[in-house]
Amino acid sequence: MSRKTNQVNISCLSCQSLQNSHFAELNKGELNALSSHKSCVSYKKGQTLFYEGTRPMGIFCINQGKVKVFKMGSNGREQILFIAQPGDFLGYRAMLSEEFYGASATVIEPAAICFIPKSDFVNILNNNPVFFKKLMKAVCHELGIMEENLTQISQKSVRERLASTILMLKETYGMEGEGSDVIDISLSREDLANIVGTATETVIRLLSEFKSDGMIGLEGKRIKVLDVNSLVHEADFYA
Amino acid sequence: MSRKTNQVNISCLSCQSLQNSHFAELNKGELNALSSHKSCVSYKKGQTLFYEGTRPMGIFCINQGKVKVFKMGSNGREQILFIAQPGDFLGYRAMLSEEFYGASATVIEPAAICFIPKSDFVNILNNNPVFFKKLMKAVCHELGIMEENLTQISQKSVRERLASTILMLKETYGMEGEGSDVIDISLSREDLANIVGTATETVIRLLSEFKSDGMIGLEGKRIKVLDVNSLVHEADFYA
DNA sequence: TTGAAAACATGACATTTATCATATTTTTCA
DNA sequence: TGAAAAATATGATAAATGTCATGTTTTCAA
Repeated sequence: MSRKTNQVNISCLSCQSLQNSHFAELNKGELNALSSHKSCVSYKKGQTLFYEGTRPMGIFCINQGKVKVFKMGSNGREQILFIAQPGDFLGYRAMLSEEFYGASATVIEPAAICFIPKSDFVNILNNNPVFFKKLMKAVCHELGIMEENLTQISQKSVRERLASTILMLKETYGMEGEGSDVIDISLSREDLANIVGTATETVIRLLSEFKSDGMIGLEGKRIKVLDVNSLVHEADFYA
Repeated sequence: MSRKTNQVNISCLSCQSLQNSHFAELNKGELNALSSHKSCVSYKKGQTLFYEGTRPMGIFCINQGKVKVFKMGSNGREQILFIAQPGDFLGYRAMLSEEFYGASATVIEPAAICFIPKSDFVNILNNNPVFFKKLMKAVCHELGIMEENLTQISQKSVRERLASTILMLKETYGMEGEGSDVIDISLSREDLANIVGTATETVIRLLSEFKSDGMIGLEGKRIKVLDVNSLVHEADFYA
């Protein structure tokens, strides 16, 4: 009776994240086929969708919540590669290159996430060249971003990268209109450090500095961007 | 009469690098069509195929030689993303994502390189789904590699990364059989530093250390790998 | 061949950043 | 609610690495 389940029922057609998804490309028939084969589950913060080194069986599509995608280094620190939002796909990279997962994915904000079995996803790819092309374009774009990130991590100081990351987070997760300067994502200092690629203590120290310089405000976990121009300056140079 | 040209005539069908290329996938008809539209040019060391920030007009396919692909940082240092060899494609990433080039490509060893106009390449993609899929797989694989590189640069020390890079270079450019321990690529210390993501002086210093520890031999520019095990050890840990 | 330029090499030094230690605050959950 | 655990914060210190200076060797082209 009170079987505790975290199953959720969401149709792709009525998914409020469809517009932000590559699936927006699909027609009604394809979306219905998708809906009938997928499963959707709700996840709590901290739950892991998949682990680095395991075999992909399908792709994840985020309906709600946020998920960090990261690689574990030999020193035990995570390197966060990407934070997925509603509408984003997860796990298709490794699936399409027919490799094991190169990264793990863990929920950082309560989420509802659909799973589409590999065969269904591949079917769509085979029958819808336009969708395939869009996906190719997306992967190529992602590769460009990763190359940019690599260069930044290689060449910029931690201070510059933190400033740059804060600006990126504001762009991506800043709220609309009123309060658009508050970064609306629940990131621990450790996660932030693992995006920037540095030690947690260093991030905490630099955040304090940025705060006393009036560039940001700190309200608990939340970061409020007060002076974009100065942050831009910090991100570009630093001497 | 003595019109100085660097045009070269190479048919795709008889290209000695075809087997190492994604074009190995194509049939004779497609290869002939390709040959009739492409142009092939020889390049000297230091010549640049394309510049970051410009618009891709087609793709480059390397017949002979080596090309470094790099991004220029605000500090004026290059970050080398990839060193292309015979059979490799260049410039298709930005073309497929319909962006400007995100990196520049400069010849580091005398090369013969074919250029395939965008429309011809796109034609092949549209008419040959198998080829398209192979390319998608390749891009996804590359993305995985880039994510791995990002993590390494973020988490490992320069010393570890240099050891790791030397091992990678040996795998990729090590000669066959006799003398397989010599890295057969003409890389300046600066280029090596720009792969590792560090200062030229640091690379020079560490190479000297590795040499006095008997792990490598230095014969001018050439690096000879003497003790793989120790290098593997250096690459993994370091305390 | 030779002179100039580039690449390589090494030393001295400054700085960034990681690490360890230890409070303090916040969150979690029993 | 209250105790335990996790997260945040700050200081002290050390190590890695970048930067600048300078000298040597190699490369390249006139």
